Amino acid sequence: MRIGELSRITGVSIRSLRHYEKQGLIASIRLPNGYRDYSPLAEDTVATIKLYLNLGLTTEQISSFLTCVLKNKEAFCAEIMPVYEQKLAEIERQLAQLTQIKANLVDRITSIQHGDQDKKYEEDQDDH
Amino acid sequence: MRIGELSRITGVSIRSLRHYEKQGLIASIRLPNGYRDYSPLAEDTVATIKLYLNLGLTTEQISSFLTCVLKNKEAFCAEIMPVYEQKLAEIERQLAQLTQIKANLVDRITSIQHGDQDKKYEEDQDDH
DNA sequence: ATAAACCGTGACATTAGTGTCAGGGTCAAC
DNA sequence: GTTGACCCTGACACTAATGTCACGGTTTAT
Repeated sequence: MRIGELSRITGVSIRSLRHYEKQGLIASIRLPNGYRDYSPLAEDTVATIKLYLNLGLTTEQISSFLTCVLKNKEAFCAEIMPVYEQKLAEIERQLAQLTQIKANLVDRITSIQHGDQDKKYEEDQDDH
Repeated sequence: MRIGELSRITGVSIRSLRHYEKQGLIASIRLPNGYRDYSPLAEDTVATIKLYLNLGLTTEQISSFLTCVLKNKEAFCAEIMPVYEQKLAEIERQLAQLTQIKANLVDRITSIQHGDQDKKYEEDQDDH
């Protein structure tokens, strides 16, 4: 199939499909006129890419294990665990930071609403 | 004082101080040789800017109320509440998304570690 | 008078996926 | 034989604060 059809089927923009190809995530052959031609398997590939992108992984990370997971279950792809754990650590770091900022924000909003008189606003610390 | 001293005192890079000025957050006069000259009050201004940047506000948002909060308590600056509330809403949206992604990640990691056989990985949804 | 430390502006890079435009081929249908 | 739908590549924009480099002027001390 050509790129337009793959785009319609997967809901991924043509622009993004070309990008995934440039990042080495998806393969296509070229028709004599230069158009990309995709195997039906490309639908699965794109769906899998979407899934991992939704986990917040980068195309570079995905490329490190995509070939494997397209052929096996994730559990058989040793490359994937380090990526998951790194991402999890990153998420937790971000969650902690956002939680801290949220607490500071709520504090300030509450103070304003309650007309607090002597609140000190010296140090909100969160590494930015 | 000149920019180097203000930078040392506040711990903010010279680059950033110039940036804040371009964004209209901090004022300076120019010495005859073209160097910026800062009032001692600039230290407070920069400290205040740092504080709001650490809350995740942009320089544009800060500029909407900085003049006011430098003269009054926050509670007297009507401009600040909409900014706080907008930021809080954004933080909560991000927290929800990160929490969802984290749950998906933990699920997958657990599945791999437990050697689950029939787990389905169809739809992780979180708007990216 | 020369080196060192300071200051100035302007511009590009960083993140990373996606939108969008320019400029141009290909092909089917009417 | 022309319209319209499809495809191609390449490039810039976007977010937004900060780092960094180029290139050049100023001041201070030796």
